[in-house]
Amino acid sequence: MAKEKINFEDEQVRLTYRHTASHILAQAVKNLWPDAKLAIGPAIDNGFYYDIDMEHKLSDQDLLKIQKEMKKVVQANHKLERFELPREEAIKFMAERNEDYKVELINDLPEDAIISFYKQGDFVDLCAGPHMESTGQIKAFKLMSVAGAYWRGDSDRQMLQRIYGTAFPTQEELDAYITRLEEAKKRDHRKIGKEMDLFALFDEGPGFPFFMPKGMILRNELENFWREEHRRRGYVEIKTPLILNEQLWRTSGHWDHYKDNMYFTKIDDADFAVKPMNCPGSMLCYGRKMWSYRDFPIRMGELGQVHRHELSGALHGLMRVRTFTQDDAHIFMLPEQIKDEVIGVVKFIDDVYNMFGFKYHIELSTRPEDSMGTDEEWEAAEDALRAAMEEIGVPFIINEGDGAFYGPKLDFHLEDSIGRTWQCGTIQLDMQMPQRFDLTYVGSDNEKHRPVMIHRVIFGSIERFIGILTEHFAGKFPLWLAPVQVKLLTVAEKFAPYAQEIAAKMEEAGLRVELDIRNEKIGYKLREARNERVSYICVIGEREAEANTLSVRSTKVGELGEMSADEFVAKLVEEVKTKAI
RNA sequence: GCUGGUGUGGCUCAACGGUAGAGCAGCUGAUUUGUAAUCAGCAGGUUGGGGGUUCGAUUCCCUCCACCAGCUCCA
Repeated sequence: MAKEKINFEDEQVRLTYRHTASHILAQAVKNLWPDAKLAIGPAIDNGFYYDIDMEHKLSDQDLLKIQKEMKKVVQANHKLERFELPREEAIKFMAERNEDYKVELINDLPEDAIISFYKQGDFVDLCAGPHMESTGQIKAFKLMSVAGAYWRGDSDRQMLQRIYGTAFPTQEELDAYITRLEEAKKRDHRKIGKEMDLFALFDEGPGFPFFMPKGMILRNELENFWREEHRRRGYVEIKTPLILNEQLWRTSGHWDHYKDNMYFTKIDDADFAVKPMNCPGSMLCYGRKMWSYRDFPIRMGELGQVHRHELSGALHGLMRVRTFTQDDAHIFMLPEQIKDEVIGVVKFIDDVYNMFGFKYHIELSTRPEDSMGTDEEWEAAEDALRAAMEEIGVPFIINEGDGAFYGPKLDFHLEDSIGRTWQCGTIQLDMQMPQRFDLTYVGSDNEKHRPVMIHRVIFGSIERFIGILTEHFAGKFPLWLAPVQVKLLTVAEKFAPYAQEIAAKMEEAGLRVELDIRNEKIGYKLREARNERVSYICVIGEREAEANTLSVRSTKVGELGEMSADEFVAKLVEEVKTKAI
C-alpha cells in the first residue's frame, strides 16, 4: 500500500489499516506477556480486536500499558514482510511458539490453502493479509475495552480475553470518533427513557419493563397506527391467550425445539406454558372452521404479548427483554400466492420504516441445525423468499443457519445510536405448522389441501421499536408520537387565565398539552420544558395575551416567533395528521 | 449463561476501617418574573440483599441479586 496517502473512505484501506493495528496490538501484548497465546485479530466495522488467552486478567490500567507498548512498536517502524510456509512447517513454526490456537487454525485450513505469515520485527503472525508496509504508518489508535469472547464463537469452548481498539490516520479523526461515540451515548434509550419517564425497569422484574404514562402514549399511538395500517391492507385482528396447555406446544414443536426459552406453570394438575410465540394460538383460530381457496389470503393479525426466557447477560433496556408484544400476523395462502404476499409484506415494512427515516438492511436466514421438516421443504421455502426478494430487486445478505426452527426468514435490521443493529421486522415462511396442526382448505378441485403460511412482524416488538425510535429521534419524537406535544409557559401568574383558555382549545383539538403556570421565572420553566423534550414550547405574557397570540419555539427547528393561537393549533393538528418527522 | 467491571437518598455524584456529604428534584416560605437554573429554610439514606473478618464495615472477604461492556443467543 502506498505510503503517501491513505484513502480512509475506501473500506479495504480502512480494514487493512486497522488490521495492521491489530498486529501491533498483538506484538505489544506478546512483549509484555510472552506467555500470552494469540487467537484471532481482525479489523471490524469501527476498529479492530485481538482475542488472547492468558492467565493475567487485563484491567483498564493494562490497556494504557499496552497502548504505550504499541507506540514503541509504531516508533520502531518495522516493515511488515509476508512469507509462506508449507503446511507441516507452518504447524511446526506455530507449535514451537506454543501458539495452540494458531495451530488449530492452520489445521482447519483447506488442503490446498496457501499458508501465509506476516513478520514485523521479531513478531510473526499467521495471516492472510493484506497489511500496511510498516508499523510506523499507523498514526492514531486507542484501545477501547476488554471483554470476554468465546474461542471460535462457541459457548462450549475456552473464554478468551478480547481487546477492542480503533485506529485512524490522524489524531483529529480519532478524537472526532470518540466525541461522536460520547454524543451517541447521550441518545441511549435507557437514559432518555428515564429522563422522559417513558418506562422503568426494577430489580423485581429483570427484563420485564414497566410502561409509565408517557411511554403508554407512545405505545398506544403506535398501536393505533398499526391497527389502521393493517385494516387498510386487508388484515383482521385476533387476540389469543398468554397461557396454553402442554399438548399444544408439543403439537407446534416448541416443546422439542424451544423449551429452554419458555416459562411453565401448572393449572390443577396439568402442565401449561406461557406463550413464547403467537403462532400456535393462531393455528387454533384457523383450524376451527373449514376454509375455501376463495378465502385466501387470510391475514390474521395479533398484538400478542409473549414471554421468553432470555439469558440474564443478554438483557438490554427495551431492546432485549423477557416479555414483549409482537405486532404479529399469520397469513394463510395458496402456494402460488407466496411471492406476492411476501413482496406485499416487504413493501409494508419498507413503507413503515421509511416513514420514520430509518436505514435498515435485510438478511435471509436459512435452515438452522435444530429444526423440523425435510430438506426439500426448506429448499422450497428458501427459494420462495429469495425469488420474492429478487423480483423486487432489494439487496439482502445471507445469514446461514439462523432461521426459525420451522422455516427460513427475511430479517430486517435497524441500527441503534452506537451502530449496533437489532432485528425488528421479520417475514418467516412456514411449511411446518400447517402440517403439524393438520390445517386444510378446500381447493377448486373440491379436495382438501394444505395451506402455506407466513409469520411476520413489522415493528418486531413494540418494546424494541420504541427503543429504536427513542435513539433515532434522541427523544424528540415526531409530533404524532410525542407524549407532550405542547407546553404553555406563563411569564407571570396573571396570564394564567389566557393560558388555560388556549390549553382548553388545544385539548379540544386533540392535542396533548401541558400548562406551566407556576410562579417561576420564564427561563427556568423554559429550561425544564426543553429537558422534557416537549415538541413545542409556547411563552405567554403581556404581548401574547393582548394580541391573542403565542410565542412558539419548536424543539426541532428552534424559534418560530409569534403566531395566532388558532393558526398554531391548526398547524399542529395538520402535523399530527400527516405524521411528519 | 460466560468473561470483566459496577452497585451510596428520586436523579447525578463525593467520602471513609471509627456508625455518610453535595448539587439537582421534592416540600415550606418569600419573590410576580420575557426565552436554558431567584433566594432562604426543611425533609430525605439500616451505603443492592445475606453471611463472615474486626472492638468497630458503608469501606476488607465470601455469596446471592441487579446493572454495564462484550461473547453466546435473539424480536
